[in-house]
Amino acid sequence: MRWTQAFIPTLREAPAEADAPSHQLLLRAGYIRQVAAGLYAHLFLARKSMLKISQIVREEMNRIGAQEFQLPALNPAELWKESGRWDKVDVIFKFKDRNQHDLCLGITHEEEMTNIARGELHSYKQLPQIWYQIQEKFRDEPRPKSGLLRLRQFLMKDSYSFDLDEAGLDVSYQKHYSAYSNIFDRCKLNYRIAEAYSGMMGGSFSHEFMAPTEAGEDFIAVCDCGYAANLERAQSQAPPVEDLPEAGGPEPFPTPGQKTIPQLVEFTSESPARMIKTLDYVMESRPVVILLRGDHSLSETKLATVLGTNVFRPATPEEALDLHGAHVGSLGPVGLKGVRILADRALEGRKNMITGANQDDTHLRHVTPGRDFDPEYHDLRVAEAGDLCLHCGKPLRVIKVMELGHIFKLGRRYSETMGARVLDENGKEVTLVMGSYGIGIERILSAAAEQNHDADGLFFPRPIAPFEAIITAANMDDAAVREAAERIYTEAREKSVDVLFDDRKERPGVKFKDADLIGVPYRITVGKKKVEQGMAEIFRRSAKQARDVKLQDTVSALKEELDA
RNA sequence: CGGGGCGUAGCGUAGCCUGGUAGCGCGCUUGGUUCGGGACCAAGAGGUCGGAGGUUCAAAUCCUCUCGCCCCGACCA
Repeated sequence: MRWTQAFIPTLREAPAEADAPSHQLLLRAGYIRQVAAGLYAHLFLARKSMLKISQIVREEMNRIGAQEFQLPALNPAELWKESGRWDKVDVIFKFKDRNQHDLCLGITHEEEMTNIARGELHSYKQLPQIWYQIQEKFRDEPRPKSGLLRLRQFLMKDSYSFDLDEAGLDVSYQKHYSAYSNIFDRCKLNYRIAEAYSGMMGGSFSHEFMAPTEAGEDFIAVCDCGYAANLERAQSQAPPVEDLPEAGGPEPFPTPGQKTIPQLVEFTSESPARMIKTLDYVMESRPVVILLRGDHSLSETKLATVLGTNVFRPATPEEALDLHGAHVGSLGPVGLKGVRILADRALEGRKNMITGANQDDTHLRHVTPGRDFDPEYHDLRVAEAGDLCLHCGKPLRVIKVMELGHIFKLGRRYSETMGARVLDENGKEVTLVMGSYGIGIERILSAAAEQNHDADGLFFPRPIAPFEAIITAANMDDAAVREAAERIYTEAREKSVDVLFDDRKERPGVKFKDADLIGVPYRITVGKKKVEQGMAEIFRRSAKQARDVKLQDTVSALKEELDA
């Protein structure tokens, strides 16, 4: 492709609405233009990259025996009502057709795929099946952001596995695990595989493929030993705290106006780790009291797992007053009767702590869990950097990440409600065991941009870059330069190098700046002086290293470097 | 949905407080000179100042409503 015939609208300055580096650079490099919040036009370069990424995904999916489908993105409401998601999921775009029938745009395709499975799969002999598609998904996100990071319309590879039993699901899951690893490896991304929140699915679990980047929206806890988990479910041990010796029973002391842990820390000159934080929640109109160490915070995800439901809410100040006989700020567990008390494990075995006295402007000291109140202990807190890894004991780090993919053991969630069953070898009807697996294609592009840029622009890795190389003719008015560049261009195309030829009559500076910007990994520079010596230059964008090669060897040298 | 910010030419912005009908840089067009890191000279084109209503002799500027975009939070199958 010649630049003079391509549409690559580069910008010197980033539009003001862009904040994240990937967003700014994809706009500046002429990849994308915004249509509305969370909606982007993919121009030539973006489309070219996206197709390369999709092809990698396709190849790796095919390699595990997955079969590519293409279902409609426009779905009738019936199946969604059947699965219960029509009313439960709030990001679905819903509307009516001319006959007043409810329709929606697919957020994923569990329902549609399960529907095909229940209609067409009848025998264990047909299993296992893995079906996938690479398709636009639509979600009415409350807050789209950061360019291609969180979109309302995006391209997703979604796949679904159907197995006879859990052992079969394990195999399908493992296949996806390795396919996903291959995909992100081939895209040359820096990523971590993290254990993720499994929801209320009992024994099922999931893994997220996470790219460390500042633009990310999630956090994972990682350990040198290889452990990695989403922060909302990461398990860890708090570093031990030295307790004061036990000193009699709970003893009230006045704390006028001291309502928060920081205030109490200031007031008592004691460490927050010596305090017990009391949070009231309400589940099915019954109170639940949550206890945490003063410097810890509650993971509602973990609480949901313990409670077995995600239908709960923080208590109102009035409800807390009712239960404790004191206002928020002086709440504590001592003396509470007939209420479920859940304590985080970091409180187990602690003694001589400080907590609210259930009397306004008063706290208790010398409080010992287990002696002065008797809670259930569970893992309830959000892990923190510096916590100790449960596997190796080393301190955990917390890093910011972008979610690229998620593999999930669904179990019988959809097959049960929608009645997807086959006969096993004994002629007995069994419900299919499913998995579902997703990859955000735009997110691969934006993660790659986040991970491969500098002040001058993008340098995508070869497999996903829109072009493998750009030929920069320093001066198109110089006949020798022009002819040498043309020859290299012709030869590169003959040798199947995906190359962009910057044949514009621009000054060299402009062309170098653009070449640096647009994310092409190699630049072949053809300039007057070098051409006179029979030489050209191969410039590796990521390292900004150049080397001279003989004109006639340029393309073969480039190919060698590309294949290396 | 709550909080904050911003809408002026393709991009970046000044002007708004203190009303007098729009300016700068880049980009774009034409001509010339230049040609290895975003050139220079000259001449041009391009704006319903997001939209509607109001106040006023007069509104980019003041008031009301509205639409859109961004950021933080809530939410996130």
